[in-house]
Order: sequence, then C-alpha cells, then structure tokens
Amino acid sequence: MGRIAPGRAVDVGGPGAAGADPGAAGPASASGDRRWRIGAVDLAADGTPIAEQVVEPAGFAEFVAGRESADRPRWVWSDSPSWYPGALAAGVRVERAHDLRLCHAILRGARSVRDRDALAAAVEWDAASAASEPDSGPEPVAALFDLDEPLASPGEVPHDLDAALAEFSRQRAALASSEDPGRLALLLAAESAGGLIAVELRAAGVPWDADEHDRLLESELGPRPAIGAKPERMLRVADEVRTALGDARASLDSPPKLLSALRRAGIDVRSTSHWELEEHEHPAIEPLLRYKKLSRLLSANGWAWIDEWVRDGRYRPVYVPGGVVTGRWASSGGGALQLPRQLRPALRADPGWTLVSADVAQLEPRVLAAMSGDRAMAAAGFEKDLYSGIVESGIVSTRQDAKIAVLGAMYGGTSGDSGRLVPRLRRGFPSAMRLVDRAAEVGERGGVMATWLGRTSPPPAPEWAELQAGASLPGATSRDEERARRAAREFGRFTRNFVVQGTAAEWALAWLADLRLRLAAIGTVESGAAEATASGPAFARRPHLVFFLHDEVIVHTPVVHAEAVAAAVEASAVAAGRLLFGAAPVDFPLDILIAQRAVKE
DNA sequence: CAAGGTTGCGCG
DNA sequence: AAAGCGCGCAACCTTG
Repeated sequence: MGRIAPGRAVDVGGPGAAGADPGAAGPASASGDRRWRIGAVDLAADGTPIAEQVVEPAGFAEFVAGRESADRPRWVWSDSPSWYPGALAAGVRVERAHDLRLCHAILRGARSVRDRDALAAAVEWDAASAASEPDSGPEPVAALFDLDEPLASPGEVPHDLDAALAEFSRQRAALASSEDPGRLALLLAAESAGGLIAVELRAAGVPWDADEHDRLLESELGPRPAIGAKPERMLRVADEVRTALGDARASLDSPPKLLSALRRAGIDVRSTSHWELEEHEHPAIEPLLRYKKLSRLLSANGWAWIDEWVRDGRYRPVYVPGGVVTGRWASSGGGALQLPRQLRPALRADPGWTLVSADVAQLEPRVLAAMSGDRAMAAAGFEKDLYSGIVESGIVSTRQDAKIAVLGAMYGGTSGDSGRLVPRLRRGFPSAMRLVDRAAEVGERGGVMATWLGRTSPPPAPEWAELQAGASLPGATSRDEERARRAAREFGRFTRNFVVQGTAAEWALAWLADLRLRLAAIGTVESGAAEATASGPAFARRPHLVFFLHDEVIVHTPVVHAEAVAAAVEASAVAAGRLLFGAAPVDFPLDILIAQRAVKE
C-alpha cells in the first residue's frame, strides 16, 4: 500500500482546447483538456517522493485502474470532485484517498494541532471545491491568468503537482504535531472517504420514479398547470380561505399581506407561521394550513423540481461534504437534505433491484453517552429504544418527556417542558450532562470545543468579543449587559451542540466509509442480468450507496444481494462504534427496511 | 432590476 | 412563535 499524488504537471499545449468534456471540471476530466499532462508521484510511508511518471489525461482512468488492482494506494489529490468523476465515468473506483482540500480545512482549525501557522498561511487551500455542476461547462482559465501563473483556477484549490506535494507535506507536519495524531488521522481518513462517497452518490444518482412523483403531485394539486398558473386545487383552497376570511382579495402568498388580512378578520396572530395559526380557532385556519402545505409542495418539489433535478430515472442532488461547521454534509442544489417524507414513495429501485434503507435510532444521544462514558445512559439505550429506556429508569414518566429532555440537554433548552425536564436528566445521567454543560460554559466564555476525533469549533466572531468586552466597560448600560449575556448563552448553545452533532457526524462518516468498502466486496451480478445502467458503469452491476442524510443511508442493490447488503449495513454500524469508541458499552441499533420503495407500503 | 435580507418550512 | 441546535431553498420584499 503506497500513496500516490497526482497533479497537473506539464503544460503541453496552448490554451483554447480546454474543457471539451462538459461532464467534469478539473484535472480528472482532462481527457478533454489538452493543456495538461498529469504527473503522478509515488510517495514513501514518510511522504518523500519515490518515483514520478507522466500520465496523459486520456489515460488517467486506466492508470488509476491499474494501480487499484496492483496495490490499492491512497490517492493524495487536491480535491475529489476534480479528479474522481472522470475515473468513475470510465467505470473505475478507488478504494482510498486523502483529499487535501477537506483535510486542510480540518487541520488548520484543529485545536490539538500545535503548529498551524504554515497551514493557515497556505490560503489557496481555503478555496471551495470545484463546482460539480454537470452543465457548468469549461472554465475560462487561460483568459484570466497570466502564463506565469497557469496552474490556478479562480475560486479553486491548486491542482498542480508541486502545490499538492507541498500541501501534503504541511499536513503531515501538522498531524505529527497534534496532541492526538491517531484520532485526527482517523478523522482525515473518514472525511476523505466522505469526499469519495459524495462523488459516487452523484455519479450513481437516486433511482427516482418521476411518474410516481407526478401522480403524487396530481393527487394533491390537480393536473399540472400552464407555466405561471397555479394548480386548480390550490385555487379552490385559496377561495375557501378567502370566503372564510370574508375577504375576496386577501393575498395568501405574501406573509405581510396575509398577516394583515388575518388580523382584519379578527384572528390575533403576530406571524403567519403554521405553529401560531394552529393555536387559533377560526374557519379560515384549516383551509389556510392546507393551502400552505400545497404551496410548499408545489414550490419546493413540484413539476419544476422534477424538470430540473430528475433525468433518466435518477435524481442527482449536489452534496457538500464537510459543508456544515460541525462536519455534517451540506448540499447546494437539489435539496437532498430536505426531501420531504411525502415524496419517499418516488424513491424506487430499478427492476430486478431493491433498496436497503437504514437509519440509526437516536444517534446523537447515543454518541453523547459514548463520548461521556455515561454508563447509565448507555444502559438505558442498550438493545432498546433509548427514550423508552429512560422512562424505565424512572427518570421521566413518558417517552415524549424523555425525548424533550434529551433534545433539551443537547440543544440547551431552558424554558417550558425542556427547562423542567433537563434537570431530571442531570440527576440521572450526570456524566453525559457534565460534558454538554461544560461545552456550553466554554462557549459562553468565547472558547472553542473539539469533537471526539478533533474537529474544532470556530471561535466567535470579532463582533461577539467586542460585545462582551463592551458590556463590562464602565459606561455599559443594563441593555448592553443583557445583549452580551444573550449572545454569550447563544454561543454556549452552539458549542454545547457542536460536540454532539459533530461527533455524530464522525460516527456517520465512519459508518459510511466502512459500508462503502463492504459493498464493494459483495460483488456484482453477471452481465446481462438486470443492470442499473442509469447508475453509470461503475455501479450498474453492483450494490451502491444512493442516499445519505445525517443518520440514514439508502443502498440500491440487485435483489439477490439484498440480504448481504443489510448485513453489511449492520456490520458497518458495529464497526463504526468500535472504531470511534472502542469497547464502550454503547450500541447503535438500526431500523432497516428492504423494499422496492424507500418507505413502508 | 439585481443583490441581499426576511420569512416560512422542509430535513436531521 | 417556537421553546432549543445545524442546515437549504423558494418566494416575497426592501434597498441601492
């Protein structure tokens, strides 16, 4: 097992031939980019370059395939979305990578790294990822850059070999200077695996039954209206609302106008949100809530959404690994993280294939129990529903109360039911509560917290510190003090939640990374059997991940492998728990469903 | 009229 | 209007 750093190496031609292949921006697509050849360097275990070779862009996928079957190296590259899609499109997967861009972001903020100066100075690595938009087209690199600086692209990390080697060297030094290099190395590996998985998810796509989606829209909204027109069902419901309000011209789509219409009708609300409307008795409320529901469905996931995001039976959202400060993934386009449950029936396996859907029950509180070593909390959830276990321990009296208490503990709830119930949890699970309470205290003082593996929270903004400093000055008013206290508590709630949400994200990455390798080992179906051709050459004949959302995954698999996939999903959850928390007596039970659709019939 | 802010609601 | 964290997106509305 070695490492290989590939990077754009040699300028072999003039500008102008760039980007003939619109499918991928960046070096991996370089089959169409005649300006560059690729330099690939083998690295020794200590990171020193051993052997360099030049690879023609058109031969890159083949080169990767050769090394994968020979010695399965860890690829050290600038940014997975820039290198990997081209290989995948040629049917070539990689086993492991070190994503310099993602790892830079972790290391330069990591509190446990003693010397971060060199990383912080390498600001070019703070850039966003290359756009993974399929239709973004070639970038005008040559037009914007002097020939003395030909290797950078606007808004992207560097892709040339020298820059990659230099950055890798900085990262190795930073890791070595860490107080806990083992954990941090684990995090970097998990984060990088996530980078590969995000590319793979996009390549495979979510199998999406657009006809089913369309039927669902029609049954809710009525037939698809002409462009710019509202669906007939919405118009009818809107009329019901206006009649009930006694206001034939009331606007329902503009919150300010709706608010005044409601108040004119004698409904004393301060906003038009669902939660407040629900509290009032008036014949207009019920149809109005129904209208809002329909309106949301139409604007967020209506026919326009299908047209934009679903093609050839695949929904391809854009994932952003590490896009959230806590380490959770974000998304930019397609709304993968907000797919309404209502639409799940449209998530449907290809013929001859099925879906294995799995989610973790109460991931975050279990992670809290594990990282705090709270044996009572671990026991409450062991081999059972955690909330019911808390009730059985006699800490609270109903499952709902247990849930409110636990969420309040992790989010910093102080009022209402939460404020009443959290103290009971503090008595029952002192270790767990001590961990989150301390995290909150640190935040209130303007400090930073780290997750289990060492991802560090961002420090408060300068304005925050000024607010705090100003509040203790002689001339400060009581309003200044109150504002400062409120901001301090707010930041405390952020750091309180950061450690739990962030560590849960690490567990989920470890789960995914392990699962990805197990799926690769399950094997393929023979050529000619039902193939998922729309999933692309790398996945058309083998089980593959198609969806990930914080604590749940969906695998698209040939029917014959469904049981093996379900077993792999389970095994990976166990492995993730062991990898992060060793022998801690905490389990991570899954709800697993094997079905054609990702929802119970 | 484009950019940026606010509101409301979808997800965990 | 959420109470109590983290997000993205569409629509409306204000600002320049």
